[in-house]
Amino acid sequence: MSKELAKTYDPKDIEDRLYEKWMEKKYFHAKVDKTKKPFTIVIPPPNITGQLHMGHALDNTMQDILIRFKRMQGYNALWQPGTDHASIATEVRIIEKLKEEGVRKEDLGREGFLKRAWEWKEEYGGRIIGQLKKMGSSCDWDRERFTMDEGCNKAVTEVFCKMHEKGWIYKGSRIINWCPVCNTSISDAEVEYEEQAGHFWHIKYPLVDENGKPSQTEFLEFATTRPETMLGDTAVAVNPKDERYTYLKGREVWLPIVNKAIPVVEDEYVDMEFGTGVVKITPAHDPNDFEVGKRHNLPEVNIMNDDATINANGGKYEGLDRYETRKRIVEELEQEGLLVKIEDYSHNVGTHDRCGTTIEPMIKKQWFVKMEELIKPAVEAVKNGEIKLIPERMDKTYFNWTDNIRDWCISRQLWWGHRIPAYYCDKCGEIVVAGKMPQVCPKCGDTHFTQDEDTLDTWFSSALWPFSTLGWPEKTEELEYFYPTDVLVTGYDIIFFWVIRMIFSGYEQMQEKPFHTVLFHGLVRDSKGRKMSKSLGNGIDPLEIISQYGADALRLTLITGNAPGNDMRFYYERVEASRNFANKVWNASRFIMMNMEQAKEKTGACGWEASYDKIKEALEPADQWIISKLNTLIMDVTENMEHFELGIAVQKVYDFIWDEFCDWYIEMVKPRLYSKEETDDQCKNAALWTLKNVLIQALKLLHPYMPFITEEIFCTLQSEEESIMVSAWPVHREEWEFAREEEAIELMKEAVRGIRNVRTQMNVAPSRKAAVFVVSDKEEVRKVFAEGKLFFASLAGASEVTVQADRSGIADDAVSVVIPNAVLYIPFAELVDIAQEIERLEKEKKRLESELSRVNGMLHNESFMSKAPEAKVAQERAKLEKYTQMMEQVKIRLEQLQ
RNA sequence: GGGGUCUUAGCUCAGCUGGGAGAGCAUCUGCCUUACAAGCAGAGGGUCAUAGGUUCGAACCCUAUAGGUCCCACCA
Repeated sequence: MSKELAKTYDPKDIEDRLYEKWMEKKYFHAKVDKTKKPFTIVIPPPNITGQLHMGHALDNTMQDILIRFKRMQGYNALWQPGTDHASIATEVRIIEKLKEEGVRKEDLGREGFLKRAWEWKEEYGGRIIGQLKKMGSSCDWDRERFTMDEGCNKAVTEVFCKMHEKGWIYKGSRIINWCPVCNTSISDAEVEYEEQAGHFWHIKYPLVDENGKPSQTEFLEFATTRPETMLGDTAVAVNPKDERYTYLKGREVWLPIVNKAIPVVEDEYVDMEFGTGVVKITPAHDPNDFEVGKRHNLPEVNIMNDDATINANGGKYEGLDRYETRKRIVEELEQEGLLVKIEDYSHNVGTHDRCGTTIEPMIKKQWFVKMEELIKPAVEAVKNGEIKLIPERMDKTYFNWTDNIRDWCISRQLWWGHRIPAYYCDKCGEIVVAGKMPQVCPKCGDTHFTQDEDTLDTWFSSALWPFSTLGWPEKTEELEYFYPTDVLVTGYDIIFFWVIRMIFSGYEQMQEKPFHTVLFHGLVRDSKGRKMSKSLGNGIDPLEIISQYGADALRLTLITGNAPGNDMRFYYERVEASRNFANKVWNASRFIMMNMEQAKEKTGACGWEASYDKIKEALEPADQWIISKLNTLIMDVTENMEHFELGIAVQKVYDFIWDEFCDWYIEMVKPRLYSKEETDDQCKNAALWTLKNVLIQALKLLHPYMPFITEEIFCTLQSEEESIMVSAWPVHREEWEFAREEEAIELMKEAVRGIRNVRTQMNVAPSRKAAVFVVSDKEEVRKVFAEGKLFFASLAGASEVTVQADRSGIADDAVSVVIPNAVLYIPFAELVDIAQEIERLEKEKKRLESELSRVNGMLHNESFMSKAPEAKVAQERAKLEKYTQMMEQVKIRLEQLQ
């Protein structure tokens, strides 16, 4: 061995060094190779404004595990990385920064602003990539993409033009969500409803009398949460079935302040049960009213400017802010005696998810994507299982959205993003949608055009990510080879924003799904279960955790103790536990290498470096036992991982390494390793062979989860190997199934546990060894103990182990432990408290009695016997035999003592 | 209003197709046993929210109830 492991495990010493090595060796790079099967994941592109947070850490750990697993399985594994321009988030941040310099974006102009934005991208876009590398992410960095790079731009333009031609992208005047602070429209998905304490203003409008004047006696009362919108009222509505208001048919009400008559309309939309059953209708500032307005051909009076101040339609309120207007209007109504009462009222207010501003519904001309047809294949794909969502329950969330889908507003009044490829003829206003500025207007022949000022929703480009990153719209070999990708890993919170849109885009543009599986994870919360957020200041920086405990520990923490799609809480204690496991693996490895070194020094040979065929004759039952256990583990873990049960898989590896391998197997072989007898060399070699090879296989199973520590140990253990990450994934081998040896060792473990238990109960100091007699009338059992005498003595703290067929020569007052088919006796020199001993045996008798009654109950139940599967019945029969036999022994022993 | 999800040991959570309740942390007892005190050995601790039902058999499937939580809708 050329190297050895550092005495103490310190992730800082190894992680950066190994990552550099992997980069240098180009292990992450996937080349098109038709002889190999591809396995592809596209990264959910982090925002260029972003800093790595726990959500990224979890998301990327899961992806890296899958990629590393598949790579080791021999797939051509591509993890396609990149970043997102995040139009609105980035633009907001840049504006903030400009503000500090006292500059407004308008001062810079579009070009100047974009220059700044690109500078920002250069400066911060790389930061998150560096942070992902700290996590150990094995992305193919040679293929890094950006949603606004040349290729993605091309893809966006292509899709826009194609869909426009198809009539699926259109420009229309609709009511949209307007953010007065960001000064842009936003999609429905970006609106976040927030419960706010507000008021319910009960107001009455006079009815219009026969003379066309406001009545002094007849009023119509209703309530509103937004009195200022009355400036844009163009009707009041009642339910046609509402008998209270049938007399209103054909009449008008007088709109105060504005002072004009508006009609009373009848519409099913009005809920008779709610309030007075009368609703004021403001088509230009409420989505429902907008619909009502359309049905009744009502005028749409827009009363607001883009910054949410009142415009000229608001008369004397022009120029005032919406909330100031609200206050004054209420005052004015009160003065006129039209305010009935004010109630406290808690209601949901739509806010912009980026800035928290209350959104204002407004009628604007915007670009939309028609969803009706587009969504169909996306619904079908999940319905028929072509795309699988994990966990399955996400299907319902998915369909909930697709069933109620509305057209997607894609234009944004922002500068940072893909500018809409629509051009307006300067002369006649004709719209031409094209890949580049048209030369001649098809309508009037003019040659001057102006491009649409708006940009596209940032998700428009992310929707194309699975194929735009592979070169689409060009027909690249990458696209042909890697598309469709395999798995998408993401949080359930962006299922509407992103997942669905990728799916319908894939079917529409590629006529093929973008991936076959979507693996969802939940949110990482703080230890109190709260969302980590900047405003709460409860965020935990993954990089800090990495520097304190190592990336491997962080990765393990994030992946365990949590079911797919569920949120998890983050505890330092859990990272500590993960780090402790890493330390355990480290030390066990050190132990093994140390013993290899010592054996080599002694004999000058490396007998354990033999092939399995050469060494297998020398293997002892303990060796076969651990090999057999490993063999099962390989099968289970592989299966779990194939089914995306990542947490369950690694838990099994953890238990195997710690409980089986370290706590039992290593302890079992210590006496062999420490033996001074020359003749034992072959036996020692068998132990070393097993230690080394089981460790290597276990490290491989662990590698996707803890890439750094496994690489460091793997390469130290066998310097001739280049890297664990390109080594072959372990496979289950039939010749490694040792059922009989497994059973034998399990019996001995039971014996050891029994003895340890008794010793503790009797307060026997660990340093005090005692003779142990194993009595069994079964030759097979005697053989097992005779062969394993050496390690059995060591584990059970025995000075000497005697195996015999009967209990002759054993003191009557020896302490006894009953195990299946054998009784263990420990004759201590001093007198044992017989009463206490009887009590212990009585307790054991009771336990066995209850076990027996349970088993007998089942076996005597006719329905069970006739309906339960045979294997289950056989299992219970075996138990019956075992417990009956043990019970006999306990009874005999009790008789002897009494 | 519609839907999801959760309720399992003191805490945080696992428990994959129904077949004898698990982990980590915490607690208690004993150990510096030459890989590891970031450790070893042992122990205590659970009517699996409640009430019904299906089943030979339910933490797991069904129904109802209570409480928590999230998403969607947005009744002015």
